Amino acid sequence: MKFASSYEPNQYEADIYAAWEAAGAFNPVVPAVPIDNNSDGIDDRFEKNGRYYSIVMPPPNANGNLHIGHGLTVALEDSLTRYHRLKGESTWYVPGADHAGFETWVVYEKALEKDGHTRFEFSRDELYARVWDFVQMQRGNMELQLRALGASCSWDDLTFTLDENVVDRVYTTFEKMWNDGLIYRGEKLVNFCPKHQTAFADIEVEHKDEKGTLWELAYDDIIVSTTRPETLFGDTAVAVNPEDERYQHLIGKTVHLPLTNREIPIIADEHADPEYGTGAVKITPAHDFDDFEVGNRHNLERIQVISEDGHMINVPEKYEGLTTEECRKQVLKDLKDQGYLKGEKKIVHSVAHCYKCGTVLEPMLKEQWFIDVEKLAKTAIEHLERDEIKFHPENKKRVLINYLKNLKDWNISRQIPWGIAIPMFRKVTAEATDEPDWIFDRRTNLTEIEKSGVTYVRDEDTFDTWFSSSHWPIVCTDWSEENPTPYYPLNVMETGADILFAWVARMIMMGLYVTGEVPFKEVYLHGLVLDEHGQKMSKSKGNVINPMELVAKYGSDAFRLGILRGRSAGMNQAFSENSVVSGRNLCNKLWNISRLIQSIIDEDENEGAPENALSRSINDNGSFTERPSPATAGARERSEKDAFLAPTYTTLNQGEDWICREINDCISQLETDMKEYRFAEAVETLYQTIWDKYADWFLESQKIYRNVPLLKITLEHLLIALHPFAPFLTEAIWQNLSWTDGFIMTAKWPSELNFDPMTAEQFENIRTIVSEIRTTSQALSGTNKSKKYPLLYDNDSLVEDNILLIKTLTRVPDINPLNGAPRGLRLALANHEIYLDVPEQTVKDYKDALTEKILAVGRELDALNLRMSNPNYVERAPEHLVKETRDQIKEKQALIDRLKAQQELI
RNA sequence: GGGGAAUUAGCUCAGCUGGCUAGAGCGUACGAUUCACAUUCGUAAGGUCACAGGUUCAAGCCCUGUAUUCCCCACCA
Repeated sequence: MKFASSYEPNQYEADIYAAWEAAGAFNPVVPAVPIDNNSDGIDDRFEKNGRYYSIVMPPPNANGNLHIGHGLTVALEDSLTRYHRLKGESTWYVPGADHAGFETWVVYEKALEKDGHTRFEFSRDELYARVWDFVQMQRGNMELQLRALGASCSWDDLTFTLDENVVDRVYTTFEKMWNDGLIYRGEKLVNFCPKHQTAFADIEVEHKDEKGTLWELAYDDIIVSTTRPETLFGDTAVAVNPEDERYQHLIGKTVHLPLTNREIPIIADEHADPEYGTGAVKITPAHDFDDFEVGNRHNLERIQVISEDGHMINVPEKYEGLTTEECRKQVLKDLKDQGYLKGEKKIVHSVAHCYKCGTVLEPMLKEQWFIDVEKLAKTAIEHLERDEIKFHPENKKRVLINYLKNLKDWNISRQIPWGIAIPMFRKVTAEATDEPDWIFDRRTNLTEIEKSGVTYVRDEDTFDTWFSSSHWPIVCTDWSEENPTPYYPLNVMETGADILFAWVARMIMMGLYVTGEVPFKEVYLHGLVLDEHGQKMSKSKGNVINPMELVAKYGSDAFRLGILRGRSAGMNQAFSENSVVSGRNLCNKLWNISRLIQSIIDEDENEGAPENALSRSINDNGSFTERPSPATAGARERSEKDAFLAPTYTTLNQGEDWICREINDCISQLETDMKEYRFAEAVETLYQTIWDKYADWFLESQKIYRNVPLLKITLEHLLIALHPFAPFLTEAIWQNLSWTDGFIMTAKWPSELNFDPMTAEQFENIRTIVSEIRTTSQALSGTNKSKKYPLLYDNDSLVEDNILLIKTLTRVPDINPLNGAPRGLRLALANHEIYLDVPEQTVKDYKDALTEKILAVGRELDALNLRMSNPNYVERAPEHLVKETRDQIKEKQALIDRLKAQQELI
């Protein structure tokens, strides 16, 4: 006996993972070969759908730790991967690691500061090299954690977002876009973090509502409203709404800009909202997004008055060099002293913050690289509307289309050294007037290049991380123009719903642009994992759950089962340790189920019985007698193609046929659930089949009837079916069982078990009988401390054949034929002549309960009769439903009759 | 302002194409039991499916409206 009395995951998980990895079990069976160009291609494509299954991991931060969201991601993706691998597909789960441009940079810069350095002491290339070393030193935790979670990914193919092939592909795309005129350099306002000294894409900005003040300033005859008085030095106009009666006469005039000696025009623009503040707004094109647009419409000058590090520039000497905050105070004081400040009121407005450090972002005028997204978005929308990608949840497709329709040009420049260098070089030889100002070149390892005698220097900026990650499905599958791989498009892209726009949208645009095909056939988006009260997890709230702690405490499988339960696509849902505990309990249950079966098999072998010995019955005294194979029981041969390792089985009693049926149903249910990405339901189904059916009924019955071959094959089926969700447990059991061979991980998905449906259905009768005996015994016992009563039966072969089983399951002290007149309490639910031999007084005490029961059934019967009395129902409802209702009426009526008979007996 | 979602047992959630006498886990109550498993077994209580209309033979599910909650996008001088 190799099985300990409880499952201890820590004893098995690491070894099992190492054994899988050493055996190369994670690698795709059929390597990605180029599609044969000589053939018409159609057959290859057709074939590929059946044989290849590819999925790529959203790359976790290379030098970070996994959080609960990663835990969910792995649970989902690995379950899919393992399921499809068991189904016999050539499955490729590609792991990844992200250089996490901004995140890592923030961490590194902090470390630099701690050592008393700043980024400005180093060149861009020096910084890049230093962060590279920093990352290499820190790297590895995340990969170990993925292993601990059981991710069956192909480690040989791990893709790091700064790998050479990634950079190559990114440059190729960039070059193509540059040549196609999709890339342009523009001076635009960008959200700029003065602390981190970098710009962000719109999508990275976090807007928060904050209390602020709306000041009213007198610009001569007109009073403007502003929340940022310090930017007045950059004002180049005052705008009023063209419809606004109050200001009609002022349009076209100029006003004096306080604290300066400048005059600025009053212009008419829709942007000014007559309802808001005074209806007149100062226009600062260099420091406000709306004003920038207004400035463009009216050809206004852009005066930059705030530097990138947040200090005042191009302002009167008095204010020069102040921080924006200091300047605001000073300006307000001066305005007040000089009588320009006419009022102030408190307001709430939303302010852009750096999502990393919380610093208020400064709109900053910068020259940046942009992608003209119009065509890309349009193409993506076309393919989406053609339903080339199936979304889970479905509604996200419309959300995505809506986003793409309103997408603005994409700023891809970042002023962070840690990233892929933008392969663009700026002309510095002034006299070379015919040459373009910017040229594309891949040699980003050089800071300066020369072409036809002209010198160019490399742009210092790096790519927005989403620009490179939008290539993820392409680079992970090694797709190329020359060798399109059958693993592209991916079968599914699984990721967080929160990065639908940032990532999924861009992968689709980029995939189509580069390959002409959508990058994946389906998208599964998971929601946020919330704490047990439905609150977002955050460090400040202290409610963060570390997945690795749960894995250490309860095992990887328990965590995976726990996090999948009660979770559906796209929803933010609560999670608590409880669900992991219940996962752990299932693991332990299955462990003990296997332990019991192994012990039966060990006994069987010790007795030297032939391997495919037929079942035996246990006698009252505990000894076994051989049961003859009843010809009428419809013995079923196990067909060749079903054969795993256990020999052919034969079903010999109701419970055995029944469990075959239940396992078949479970597995086909699983197949549907996996196809529809209903993970929680899949787990639920397995839970019920293993626990409520296999253990509670079938195994209990096998304590009497021992069918060794059937025990083997049914256990194999359940283990394989659970493997995608609980890989370690099922492998540990598989390795401990005496008759199994190889890895369960690479076993074959079970095919159908043969059984006799009629016999299987009879077992439902037995279950009903047993349940009613249990219920009634408990109800009768009441104050009587669960006293058990003997069971009597009259001329009933089902009961007679299963005396021992019923006795075991109900713990009634005795089951005997009823000799003579009926006595005791007749059990009515099951249509069998059975009685609990209860003293008369106890039966009388039960009478009220019985009356209640009759009334309840009567109400059900009334409802059914009402339905049938409606001619429209009989006419219009499907025939099988009407028939069903008729049958139910018959049944209920019979039940009432039986209950009444029971009552009369008392 | 635009878009999306949720509302079902004390809690967390299922309920798919309308057929429901609405389910599960956890929790609660009562009971059992010591060689597969106390990480166990049995039984039970617990619901006006947010509200109001409508469609239908039939509505938790479809339609209209209302309320509450959450998320995303845009705006907020």
